[in-house]
Amino acid sequence: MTDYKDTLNLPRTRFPMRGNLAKREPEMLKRWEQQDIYGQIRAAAKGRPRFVLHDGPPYANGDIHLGHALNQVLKDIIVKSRTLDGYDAPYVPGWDCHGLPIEHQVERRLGKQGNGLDAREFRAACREFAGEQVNRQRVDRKRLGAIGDWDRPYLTMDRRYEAEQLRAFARLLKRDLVFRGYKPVHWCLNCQSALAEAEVEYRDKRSYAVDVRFAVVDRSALGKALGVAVPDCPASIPIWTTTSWTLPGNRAVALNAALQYVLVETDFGAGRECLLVAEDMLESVANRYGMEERSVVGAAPGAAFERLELRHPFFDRVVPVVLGDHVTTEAGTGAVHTAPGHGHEDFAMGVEYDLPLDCPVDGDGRYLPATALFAGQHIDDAGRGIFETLRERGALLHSERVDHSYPHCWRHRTPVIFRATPQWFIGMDQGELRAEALEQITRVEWTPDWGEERIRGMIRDRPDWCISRQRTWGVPIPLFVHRESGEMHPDSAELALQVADVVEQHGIDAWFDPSLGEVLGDDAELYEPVTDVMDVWLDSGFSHHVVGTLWDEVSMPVDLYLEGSDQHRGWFQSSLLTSVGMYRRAPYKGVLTHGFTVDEQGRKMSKSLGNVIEPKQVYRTLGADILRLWVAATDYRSEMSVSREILTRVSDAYRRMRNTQRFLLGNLHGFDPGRHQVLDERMVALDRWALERARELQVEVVRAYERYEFHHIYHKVHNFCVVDMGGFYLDVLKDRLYTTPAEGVPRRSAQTAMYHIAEAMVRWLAPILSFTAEEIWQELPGERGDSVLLSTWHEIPEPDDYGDAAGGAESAEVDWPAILRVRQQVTVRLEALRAEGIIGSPLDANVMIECADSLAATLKRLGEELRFVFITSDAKVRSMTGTPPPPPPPRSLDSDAAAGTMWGVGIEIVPSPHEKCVRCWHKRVDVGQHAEHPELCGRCVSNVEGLGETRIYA
RNA sequence: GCCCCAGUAGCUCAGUCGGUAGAGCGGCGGGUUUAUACCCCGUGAUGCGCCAGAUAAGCGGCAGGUCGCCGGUUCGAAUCCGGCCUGGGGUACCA
Repeated sequence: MTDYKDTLNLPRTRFPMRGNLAKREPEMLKRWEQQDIYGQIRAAAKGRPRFVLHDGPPYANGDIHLGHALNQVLKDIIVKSRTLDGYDAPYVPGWDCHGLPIEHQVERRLGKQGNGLDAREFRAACREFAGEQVNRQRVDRKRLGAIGDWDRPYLTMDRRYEAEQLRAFARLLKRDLVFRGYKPVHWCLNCQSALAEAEVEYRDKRSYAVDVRFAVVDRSALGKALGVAVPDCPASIPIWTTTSWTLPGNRAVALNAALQYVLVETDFGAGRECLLVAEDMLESVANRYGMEERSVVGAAPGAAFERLELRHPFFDRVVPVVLGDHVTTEAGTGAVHTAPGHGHEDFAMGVEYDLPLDCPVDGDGRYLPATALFAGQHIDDAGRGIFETLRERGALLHSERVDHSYPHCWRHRTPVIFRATPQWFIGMDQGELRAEALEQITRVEWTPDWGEERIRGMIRDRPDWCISRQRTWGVPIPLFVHRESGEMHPDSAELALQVADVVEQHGIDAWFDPSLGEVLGDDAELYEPVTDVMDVWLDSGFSHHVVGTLWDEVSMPVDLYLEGSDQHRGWFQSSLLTSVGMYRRAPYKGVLTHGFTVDEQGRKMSKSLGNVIEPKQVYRTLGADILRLWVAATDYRSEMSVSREILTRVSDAYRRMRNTQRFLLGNLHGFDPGRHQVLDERMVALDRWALERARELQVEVVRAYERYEFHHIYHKVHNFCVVDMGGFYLDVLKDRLYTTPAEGVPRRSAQTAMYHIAEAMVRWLAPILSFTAEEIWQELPGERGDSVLLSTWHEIPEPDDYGDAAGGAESAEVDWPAILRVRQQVTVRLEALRAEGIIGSPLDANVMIECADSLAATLKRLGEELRFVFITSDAKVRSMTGTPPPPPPPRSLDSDAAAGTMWGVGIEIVPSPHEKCVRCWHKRVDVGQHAEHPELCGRCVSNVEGLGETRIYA
């Protein structure tokens, strides 16, 4: 018996089955670095249309977490797919480097400034710390496989960045968008600084709510407003507040002009008295105070009480009744304690009624020395004292604990206070900034589309932007104010430009250098520099300008911003406002957002739940490509689930794609696309079909990349690998690849198709499975560049029409879908026989198909080659014109198998009576007819020592 | 509190105009082997009961009829409308 194994063309490849990504990926990174992949791509893409995705800078503190990784991978997929799409798509990564969290880290290391550390040294330490963080994060971001200009990122602490930021700020000054205001802002006692809206988060807090009497000064005035006589007893308006510490700042009581108020006479333990409350609140107020009996004396709308005089509960102060729409009947009494220094609405009331703007609390949270009764006390401790004082003065109606949502510092997680202090603002309305921003929003493409509504609402309703911070580590606000009046210098914009030049040369420390006064010239005596620094949202908010100005390859406005959906209030907004302020247009043409990562049950990741997955943990075990594939597989528009099971499923899919490519590579062994391609009329029909399928899929893949629908790509490509390739095409191809002559047309035709499929697929995968695609790229035959990323989508050729060999043009079209349907039925029937032990492998079987003329014609067209499609030893077709469909096969009455039989198609399968060819395993009548090869079938004889068989269809 | 998003099989996702609920993966059972990480077949969305010491599997049967839940519109709803639940996010003038 001869061993014919050597005469077969079995697959051969160096491309391993296992990815071993944790080990191989770092090697690939090194390779990319050595070949300067990013520089090469830029050179290759030069002159193409540009597509700029502008990086939102992560904050340079701490290691990246899964959310960062997800964001990075999405950006990278987009940059790479646009590159393959024929764009010049640069990517300049950035980092946000100033700000409080870094100051805290430095304080933890070195202690607060003042303790032997001056501001200049402190800033130097912050700079060093941020630099370390950038380096750490850079390693992790690169490890994910993201390509970009990692050696030349933008850092908001770079001198040139800081200088350009100051120039950008000068443009806002020129438009008069910046002003100094004295108004309440969120103030964090731990930060010792004002906070922006975006630095505040709402959390539950337990407070003591008190109801307080504000005595009416003049009963007759009250009676007049009501149009009735007021009984001869004390009258007051009760208010309800959860922040009793703001009572020292009280300057008014607000009613709603349109609400109906009633004066009730009652006695619940403090003697007979009259209380004025909103009619709608009377019931709940009565319950709260324990009023058992009451009588309504009179009623009038809130408007009637405007400017009615009330006595402050513990200060010798008369405060007016004011009217405001913010007063509702959701809680309280319908009368609102108003302290203009401690709230937005209160401040607005103060402006309208010209109330004194008191803020008796300092930056530490202590009452100022001039505050009667409470001077020097901390607001957290004063609650008791205020409570006692109210009780002593008979002003306390009720007190209770309440749990309510309250603003907290998002860094410290501690409650913030509202505190009026002099701050710098970007005005939303004085320069039409709000209106222009709202208009620009409509010109941007928001994905998902609800993003537009979200940001519109936020811009519409937001207060002026408080941009000053009383901190050390940040870009100075480059303003000089008059030493006496506090007014800005009239040439502020021009001066800021000069400051920018100085900072560019000497760094931001120059701002605090006494020599800075030189830029003022003769005014140096009259003006002094502001010591506040800018809100860091302004740093990153200006990045569109800075990066657009300093990087040649980035043009403004950019095509896309891509961040988590929380950035509608953060970076999307700060960028929009600065850009509209400077250029009167949005900085981006499109904004794409993604959701947050959650666990399999949809719960957010938290240490206490133990469901946190770290990017490091994934790429050090499974590999970055698995993480990338997870990103691609998941619909990122809503929350994205990760868990070990999900990653396991993703790994399975990875293996499938990898091994499909491996099979292609293994069978392309010995194939030189420059010499061996068969794309003329000799190309086998099945191979034409495969190319056609790949072409169709490529259209879908490219379109999905365009629309950022990566999860569709994952599913479609995976399905292609499983169903079209593994489940059909490649399975059928094995016989032809392995048994026909290596150099013959049948095998070369298959290799041609496989070659183009591999070329196309490696590019489909490249934006997602970047490491693996590069590995495949190196194994593909033919001339090629250093990297798959230097190419564009593969053009899948259309072969020439069939020649006469196929029997003329009428046979050009093969109805593959119909054949596949029949094939499906054949496999079901084969399985049934196998279950009965009649056959083992499909190659033990001969198939006879009986069906109507048209289908029979389709099948008969394949002639002898039909058996290869079924992978059986023989397949014949009989047409049954005019005869009814045969009854279900008598054998195997298993209902499923019977039901699985196509209507009108009879399938008869019998075991082949012939000998098995030891080489191709088909059982054929001609086995043993050749003296020299007694164990082979006829076509194997011809394949081994003749010219080889001919294949036209399969 | 208000607003937005999501909820379809164990997992990831499709589901067009309102017309019989799908794919791939995974699991389980079986087969095959010239890709043993390949391929082929079967098995899937509610509840209950029988067999059994019990669990799983299996077997046979009953009632059913499915898209987070409830209701509505409709001849007909995963799809349209209303309400609710769960999760995620946003937002706030919560005094």
